[in-house]
Amino acid sequence: MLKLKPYREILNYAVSMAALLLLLRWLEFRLLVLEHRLEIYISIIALLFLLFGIWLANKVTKPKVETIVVEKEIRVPIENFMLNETELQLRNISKRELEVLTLMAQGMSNLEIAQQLFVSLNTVKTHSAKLFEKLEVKRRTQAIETAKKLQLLPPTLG
Amino acid sequence: MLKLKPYREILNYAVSMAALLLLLRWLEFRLLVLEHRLEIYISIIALLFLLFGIWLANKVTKPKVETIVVEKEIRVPIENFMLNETELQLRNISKRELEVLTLMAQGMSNLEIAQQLFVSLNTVKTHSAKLFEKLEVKRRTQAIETAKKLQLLPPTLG
DNA sequence: TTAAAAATCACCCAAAAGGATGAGTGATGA
DNA sequence: TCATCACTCATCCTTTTGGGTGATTTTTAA
Repeated sequence: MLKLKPYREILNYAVSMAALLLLLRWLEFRLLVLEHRLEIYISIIALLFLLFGIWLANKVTKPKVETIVVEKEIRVPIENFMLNETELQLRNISKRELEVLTLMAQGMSNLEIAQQLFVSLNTVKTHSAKLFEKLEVKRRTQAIETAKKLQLLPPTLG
Repeated sequence: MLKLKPYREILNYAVSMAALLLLLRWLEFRLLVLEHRLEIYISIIALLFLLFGIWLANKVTKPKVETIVVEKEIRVPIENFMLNETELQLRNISKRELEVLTLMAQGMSNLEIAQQLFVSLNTVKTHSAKLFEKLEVKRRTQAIETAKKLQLLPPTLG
């Protein structure tokens, strides 16, 4: 079976065109026989093709899209955030753990973090568990708080 | 002085139309005099009006409007935190909910919050659930993040 | 080369968080 | 007085988090 879909539109146009031409023939016959003025005949043709053109253009042209960009202002405190490397080393926090911490601070779930880092959920759990030890906290919300105080994370991650 | 702008487009169309008709007249004259076949004349008319229709349609169709909201960060000097009351009212966040949010941001568990506020765990859960709706988030960590961005909480709670 | 640290993943279990829904009470305002 | 809203609490159920333990593979540094 041939795939007809791509050709359907084209077929549509062809058929429409053919119908129009037939109509014109008929009009020609009728009008000329009845000895109407040529101008009327031509005007009708013009009008029909004008309409056909409009219709065709509407069918074929991609819809114009006008994009309006609305800027929404969000206030962020000025800070040149300097990561506190000393504290990092002191607490023996690894790069990977810091990554996990950062994503955590952005409100991501462990599963989301796992997907983002292309590792398993279990791995993320392990990292977070170690983080909690090293930061001496019990929950991720505390971890984020503490990390910000220790300048391991920027105050408000934008 | 009359304001012409609104009429310019219409004028344009009118002039184009007139030009087309003149062209047709001329063609009529030329072709008939030179005894060409009527069909050619008509075809040309049809084609011209077809094109005109297409052009017209393209000119006239209103573009579809698409709105994109872009978050624009505005860096402000480190602030003496001012609670954003407007946002509070906009989102319909109650005093109690804000209290819960604040304690959440300090890393407290729902149970701890409940004890602090002398209410039941279930109550805290209800508050937090409503908060998540109003802040359009899924998790408490996101709630805290968002609240800080919206200035419902101080950047880093000391 | 070898030992230590980092990163990966698994399994089990328990606690916490979250979703959905219903419902009672008191304060407020039309 | 009646409706509305904030606050309170409950139940049931699911998902997420967190704790503990162990194990394999890479990387790093001695």
